[in-house]
Amino acid sequence: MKPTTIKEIAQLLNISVSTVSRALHDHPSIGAVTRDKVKRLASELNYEPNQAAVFFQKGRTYSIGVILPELSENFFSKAISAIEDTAYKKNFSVLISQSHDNEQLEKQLTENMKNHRVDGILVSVAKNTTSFEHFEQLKKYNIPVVFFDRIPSISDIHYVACNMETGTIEAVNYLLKKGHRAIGMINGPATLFATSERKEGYIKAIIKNRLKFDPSLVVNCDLTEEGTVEAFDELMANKRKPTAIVTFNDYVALFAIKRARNLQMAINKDVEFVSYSNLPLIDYIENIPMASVEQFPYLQGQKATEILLDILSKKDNDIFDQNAYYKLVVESQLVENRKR
Amino acid sequence: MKPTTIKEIAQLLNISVSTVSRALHDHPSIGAVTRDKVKRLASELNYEPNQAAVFFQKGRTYSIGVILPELSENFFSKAISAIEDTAYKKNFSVLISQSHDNEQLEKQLTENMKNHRVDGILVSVAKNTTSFEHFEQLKKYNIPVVFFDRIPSISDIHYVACNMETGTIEAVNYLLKKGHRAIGMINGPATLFATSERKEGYIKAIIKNRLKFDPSLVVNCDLTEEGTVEAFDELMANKRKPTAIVTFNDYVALFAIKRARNLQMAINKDVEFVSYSNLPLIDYIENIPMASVEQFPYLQGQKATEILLDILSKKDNDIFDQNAYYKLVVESQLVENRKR
DNA sequence: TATAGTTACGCAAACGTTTGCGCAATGTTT
DNA sequence: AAACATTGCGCAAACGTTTGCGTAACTATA
Repeated sequence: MKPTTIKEIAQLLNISVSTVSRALHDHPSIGAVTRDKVKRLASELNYEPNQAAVFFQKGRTYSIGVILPELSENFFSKAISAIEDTAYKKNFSVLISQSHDNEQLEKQLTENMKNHRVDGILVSVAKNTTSFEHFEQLKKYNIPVVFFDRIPSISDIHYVACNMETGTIEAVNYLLKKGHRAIGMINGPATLFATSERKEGYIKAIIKNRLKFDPSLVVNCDLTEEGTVEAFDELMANKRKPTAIVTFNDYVALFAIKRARNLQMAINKDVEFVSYSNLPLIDYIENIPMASVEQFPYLQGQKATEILLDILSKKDNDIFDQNAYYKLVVESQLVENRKR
Repeated sequence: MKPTTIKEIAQLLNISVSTVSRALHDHPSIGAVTRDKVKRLASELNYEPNQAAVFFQKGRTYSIGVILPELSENFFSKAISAIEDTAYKKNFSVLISQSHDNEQLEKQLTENMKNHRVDGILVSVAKNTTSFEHFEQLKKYNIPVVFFDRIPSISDIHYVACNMETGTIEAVNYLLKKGHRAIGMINGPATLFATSERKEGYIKAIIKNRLKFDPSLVVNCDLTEEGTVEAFDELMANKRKPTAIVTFNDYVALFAIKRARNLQMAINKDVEFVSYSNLPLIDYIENIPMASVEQFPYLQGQKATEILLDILSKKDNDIFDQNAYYKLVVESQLVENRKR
């Protein structure tokens, strides 16, 4: 069964295609009677516009591209979930592709998005991407890019990011309030921006509470189980043995907890944990960090999409300032796990 | 910067657009010299075909739709990952949408996919979808559908599914081999097909080993933590107290394990667990099921996509048999968790 | 009543690409 | 040398929709 076209409607009503088109779009120059006649017949015939034709005609695809590292990571699949939902409401479709944290592939995907003529792109950059020309090049083609979560360190970009400091300060304060004085931190690799951000938040919180910052209480790790065990042991061997630890993410926390239990330490008694990510798995496990810093992936995805769609609609109406940049920061927030 | 068109190339070379088009497609009726001239200039100008125009012209979108319950569930995000990768290789794009396990929404999404003129659809049906007309209706529009993982109970469909029986039999055998004789099962809700499939596998394994099936050792649960605790307690109160338990999925397993530990039982000593899903979280936890039945979401996604693309290409060449249906069954497989 | 303004519609071009058909130029067979 | 086959390319239509412009019929103004 072939889908109905505007042309067929026009023939059946003995009017022109342009009239039908305008009638369906409530164009003022079409009389009420014809408009209703058209609309009635259209719905009778289950008319649905041929999107391909519309896109082609308008020179736009009403689709946005998404490039992110790994779809099956919980953070990103939640973000995608938001992106899909938000775009869907505005009748945009979404093209997703994964860079698998590979800079080369990321470049290819960007090229591919351009060739698919997406109207705009949402990006969370690969872990080890160092050059960003492939994104800047999109400006020439007038394709706006909004970055989220993983932001490149260049200026003049739109982005939605999560401020880790807030959550970190809350986390440290939370532990201080519980009476801990020696608070350790198992941080991520020094290369990541997120690592330094967390450290700064940690220091700020310590200093604000008129305590003095002890650098030996902050150790890096490579996020593997072995690395975490090493880091944990190092902290425990410190002259000021920490009674609480802030870990880079929930995975690291779970590794550390496992290690602590193996060393016969009582979780949340001998040593207390607070971490980041707020993974759903927390629900299913017994020994979990007491609290976790939530980064709101759904919200970030939603906001980034809204911003992109906003840019696109303004571009349509020529009211878009080329040199204005959206910079939205979502505050991270400490969530107590036991409450759930 | 406007993208180059075929027309511009034609003008620059003083030849017709049709020649350019044919040259780029290696059409035999174009001479080698012109062909090369065209191709050289095209790559110099970074020519990329306007997909929207091509799609429109060909009356196809080279895109496939995916409708599944929840993107952020690990199983599905892995499947999507495969779908994206597979489709990408054949230059198809993918439209994803989530039914959130809502039948009504699922119908809308199906309608939407049809309107977007996707070439074909991949579906994993919502948990409580009972009527399947919205899918069957697609036949009229000549849009092929391939189901995966969650298959509707109707005939004449293409599908890729995972055979739970194999894995279940393996799981029970695994426990029998370890010496267990009273093996319990915490199954899912009776309404799910997966539930009865698991039960059948369980019974088969028991009977094949010349033991007799004890119905009181198989209890259903609603997959919540409370439901799991109830089910677990019921099993433990049985006259034949099981020394091993097969659980509906990893979540249920973890709930049960938590309960067992609260009852001061030693995991994998007093009671041993085997489950389904093989969630990645298994890596991070201490007390985990000894083994898990893997359902290969990536493989299922990949195969389903390959089948759909195959149908589409055959349809193109008119060699597609309307009444032939692809039915691919992926065998589930027991994976020992400690080995990882 | 003549003029201007408004209302309601049609004509046709345009978007970029593919493809059936036509046709000239060349090569091949009698 | 005539008839035919092959090679290489151009013309133009088609896909479905939107939209600038033109215009006929009608309405209101002077």
